[in-house]
Amino acid sequence: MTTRVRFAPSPTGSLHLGSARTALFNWLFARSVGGEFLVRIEDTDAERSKDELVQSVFDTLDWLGLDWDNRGQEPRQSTRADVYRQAVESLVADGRAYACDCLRADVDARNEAAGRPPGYDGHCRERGLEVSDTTVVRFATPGDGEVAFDDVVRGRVSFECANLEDFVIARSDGTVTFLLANAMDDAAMGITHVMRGEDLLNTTPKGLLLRRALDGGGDPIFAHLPLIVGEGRKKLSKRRDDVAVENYRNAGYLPEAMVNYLALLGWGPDDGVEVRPVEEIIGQFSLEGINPSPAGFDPKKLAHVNAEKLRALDPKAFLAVAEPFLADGPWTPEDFDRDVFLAMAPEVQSRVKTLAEVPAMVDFLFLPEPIMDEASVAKAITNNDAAPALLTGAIESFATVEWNADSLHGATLALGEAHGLKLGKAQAPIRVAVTGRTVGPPLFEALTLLGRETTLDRLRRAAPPAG
RNA sequence: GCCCCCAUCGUCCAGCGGCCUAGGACACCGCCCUUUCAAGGCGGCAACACGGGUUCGAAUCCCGUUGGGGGUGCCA
Repeated sequence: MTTRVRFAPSPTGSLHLGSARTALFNWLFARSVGGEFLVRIEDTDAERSKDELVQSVFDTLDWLGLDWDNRGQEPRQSTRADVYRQAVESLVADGRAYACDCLRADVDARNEAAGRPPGYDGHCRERGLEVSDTTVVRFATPGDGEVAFDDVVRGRVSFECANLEDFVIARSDGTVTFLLANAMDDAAMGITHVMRGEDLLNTTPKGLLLRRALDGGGDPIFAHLPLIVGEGRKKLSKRRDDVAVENYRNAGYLPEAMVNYLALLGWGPDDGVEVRPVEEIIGQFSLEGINPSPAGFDPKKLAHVNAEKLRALDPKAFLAVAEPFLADGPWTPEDFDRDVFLAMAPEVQSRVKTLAEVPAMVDFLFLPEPIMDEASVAKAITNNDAAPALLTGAIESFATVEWNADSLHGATLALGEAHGLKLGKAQAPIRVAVTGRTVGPPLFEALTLLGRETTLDRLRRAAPPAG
């Protein structure tokens, strides 16, 4: 039997970190054992499901590079209403499910009056109501015994049936709930391993009961992944945390960095090498290696992984991934010079953690005039007594020096010595005059690319008026 | 409340009875390198929640306590 796993998102929002991690682990597992990775759309909740979000989820999976084996034929639960309805009918006919017209408030009131804990009380179980548009259908759970399963991540997990309430499988509008559709489809698709978030652990016994009642074949193997938690060790939430994967894409994170970092949440390679190509991660991945405890999302480490991936790119590849961000640069598009950027690329790569930081690192190369940072100007020029002499000295020296990094380096060094300053101090006003900031890529290399005329021009503009 | 899960540095991961004086990574702090800033190199800080067992031996196994989290919808 071929190993077959699935990622089953509900299109109620753009793909978020937790779902992406679930998709990734399913994908890693499938690829590591030569199995199939399928996608299924769980849109049984018509109220909240949005069609365009299906596409957005696909786009994000594509961006992450998680290719699925049923592309273009992803089952949608909204198209299988008839199949589900038949199942519900047969369950009712067999006496394993029944109609219920209780209102939430009534159930609560009864429980309170009887001093019972919350949860459905089985009130309609023996009433023999007809299923109609004013009733839901509930599954009649066994009164005793237990439902247990072996979870690859957690070991044996068991639930007492007595604690399982008669849960809703069909709504009053006739549509079915996740529990039923999910159990039926996993069986129908021949899913061998169900990997999902731990937040679904409690629904597993219900799904299992349903599967068994509908004769859905044997139980699949379960693996409940640890939750990804944010600030305060709570499950990642839209309110508190930045959870949309596309936000990270827009912020300049590489898909391979996201994949690599996410793989490290709840799992780690045996050899301890954390940042590595995804092919190697596939080679190392194993279900048994998954850690059961919740994993905290650490934006700093993600940034570090991203920085490492960025640095590993060759200049051309770096230009390619930076292109969308460069398009938003403050310069006129025609003034952008690919060759200049390529020459500067390695220096930029070791200085940024995200692609969003790239434009500000190179803008002075493509702008007619640098954007002068106030604080930088104040520190290195206005409030620097040595600045006037250094700038005028540089104008003089740079006018005739041979135009390459080594010579510029030497000229600036000599200029500094003449004023009793080390190179670090000597280059500061020059850097600000030319680039607009006190920090940036190596100065002399940048000057080489900028050219003598532009450099002198900027120095003159920053230097005090002659005389 | 009830049900379920979890428990090693601040965080992630390693450890699956002796190799642990508990290892690696991120973050943080020093030092070195250095044209700024990075990158890089070197070093430092820092954890087995607690209490009982089991065992010659426990971070590793069992029980309990405590703590944390998840679920408890006509959401998934």
